[in-house]
Amino acid sequence: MGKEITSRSEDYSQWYIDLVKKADLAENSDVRGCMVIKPYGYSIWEKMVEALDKMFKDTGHVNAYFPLFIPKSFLAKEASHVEGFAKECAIITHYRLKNAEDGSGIIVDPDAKLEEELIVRPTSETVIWNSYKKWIQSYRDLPILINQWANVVRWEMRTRLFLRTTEFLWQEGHTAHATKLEAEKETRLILDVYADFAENFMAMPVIKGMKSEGEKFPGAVDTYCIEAMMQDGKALQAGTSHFLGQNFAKAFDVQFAGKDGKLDYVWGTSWGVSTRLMGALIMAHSDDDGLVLPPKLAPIHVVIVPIFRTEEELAKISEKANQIAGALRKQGYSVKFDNRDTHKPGFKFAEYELKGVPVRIAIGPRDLENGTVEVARRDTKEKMIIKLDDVVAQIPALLDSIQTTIYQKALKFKGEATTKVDSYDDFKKVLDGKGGFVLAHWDGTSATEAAIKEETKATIRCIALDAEEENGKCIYSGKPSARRVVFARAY
RNA sequence: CGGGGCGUAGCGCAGCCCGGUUAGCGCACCACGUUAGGGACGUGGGGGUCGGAUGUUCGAAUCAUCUCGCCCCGACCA
Repeated sequence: MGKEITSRSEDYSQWYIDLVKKADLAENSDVRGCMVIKPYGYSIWEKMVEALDKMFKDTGHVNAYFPLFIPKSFLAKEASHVEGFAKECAIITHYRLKNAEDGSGIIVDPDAKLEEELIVRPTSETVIWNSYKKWIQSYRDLPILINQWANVVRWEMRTRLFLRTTEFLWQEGHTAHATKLEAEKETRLILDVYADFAENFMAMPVIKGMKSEGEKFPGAVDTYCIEAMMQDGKALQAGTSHFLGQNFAKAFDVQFAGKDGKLDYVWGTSWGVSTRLMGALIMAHSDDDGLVLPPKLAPIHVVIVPIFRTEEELAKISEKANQIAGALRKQGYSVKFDNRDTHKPGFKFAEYELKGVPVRIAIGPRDLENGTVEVARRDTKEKMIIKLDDVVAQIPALLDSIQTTIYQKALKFKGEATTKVDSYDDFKKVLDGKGGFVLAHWDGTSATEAAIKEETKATIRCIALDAEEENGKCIYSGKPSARRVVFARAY
C-alpha cells in the first residue's frame, strides 16, 4: 500500500506533510506556495468556523466584508505597519491582458497600467480603518465590533501546508472603542475566547501571554497571543489579539466627539486566527495511525462499518445500522454508514483511523447473533463489545470522554514539555534535547532577545499572563529580571 | 539572492556514470475469479511526446550546450 505514514520520530516535518496528504486534508497547489484544501480538510475547518463564529456573536460581534484590494497609499499610512508587511505583498499593477503582436501568446497590456497600484490584502486594518473614518463621528457610534471571514495573501519565502501558505483563510476582528480601557478589555476578551476555543474545542492547552517588543504585530501597542506546544517540542502561535492604541485612528484620522464635546482619537483592536489552526490540531494530537480529532471538531462523529459476505447479510446489518445512525442523528451527531462493497472492513478501519473519526461501530454476523456491536474509540484504540440496544445511549458519554481524554493527554504533554532553567548552558541543553517551552529569566531588552535568537534559534514566545513574580537573573546577560518568560523554537 | 538536489505513467521511483531491440518496477486504475471480524490474493489489461530546445552520433531517457519548472538548506516569516 502507499498509505503508511512515516513514523513520527524519524522526521516530524515529513511526517506532518505525509499525514496532511494521506488523510486527504490538503495538497500543494501548482500555484507557488498556495494550498488546495480538499473536502475532508475543509469540513474540519468549517467546524472550527462554526464554533468560533458563534463565540464571536455571543460576545457581541457581527460579521461584515471589506475589499480584497488595498490602495498602496492606505498601507503606507501607518509607518510600522507598512514596514512590517512591505516585504511580503502581492501587488496589482495592471488590469488587462492582450495578444502579443508577434503572436507569441498573451501578455500584460502595458497601456493598462494602474495609476495607483493595489495591494492584495495581507491583513485589513488599513482598508477597514478607512471605512471607520466615515462611520464614526460621535461616541454614540461606538463601539464597532466587526469580524470578517476572508482570505489574505502574504508572499512568504517559504511555505508549509496549513502552517504558512501564500494565501490563507482566516477571520480578522477589527473593533473601535471610545476608551482605552474598553479597547484593552476587548483585546483580552478575545484572547480568552481564543484560549477557550483552543482548549474546549481543539482539546489543545495553550499559554496565554503577551509578545515582546520584537515579536509584536506591526502597528500594535500590545500583542497578546496563545501559544501551543506541538508533539515535536516546537511551539506554534495559534492566535493573536492586538491592542492597537490610537495608532490606526491617528493614521486614518478617525476622531469622535465625546460626551463632553471634545474630539479624541478612537481606540482600536484587531485579532485573528487562521487555517494554521488546522496544522495545530494535526500536530497536537495525531499518532502514527493518523489524525486524532476531538469530537467537537470531527466532521464525522461515528462511522458504522458493516462486516458481510452476502447481500442478505448486508441487508440485515443495514437495518440495525440505520436504526443506530437514525437515533444518533436525531441527537445531532454526524454518522456515516459505510456500506461500500468495494472495500474490505480492514481497509475501512484503517482509513477512518487515518482520518481521525472518534468512534467506529462494527457490526457483523457474529454481532447479529449475539445482539451486540463492537465499538472502538480512536484516541486510545480501545475496543468494547456493547449490547445493540445500549449503544445509542452510550455514545454521547463516550464522545465526551474522548474529548476529555485527548485534552488531558495534550495537557500532560505540555506539562512535561515545559522546563524551568536558570543558566544559558541548561537553556541550550534543553532546546537541543527535548525542546518544548523553556521558562527562563530575561533582562527585557531586545538586544538580548535577538542575541539568543541568533545563537539558539529560540524566540520569546510570550510573557505569560499568569507568570509569577520571581526575582532572578537573565540567563544571557545576568541582569536582574522580575519574572520568567517563555522561550521555544517555533514554527 | 547564495549552497545543494530533482524533473521518466495519476503518485513514488529505478534505468543515465559506461548511448544500442518494444523504457521498467511498486502503489493506484480496469476486467474476471477466489476472498471478507484489521490495509486480500491470483490471472489478465490500459496508461509514457523520458520537462523543453538545440547539438554530437548510424542510433540519445542516457553525452554536450542552453532553457523552463520544482524541492530542500540559508536569508525572510505580524
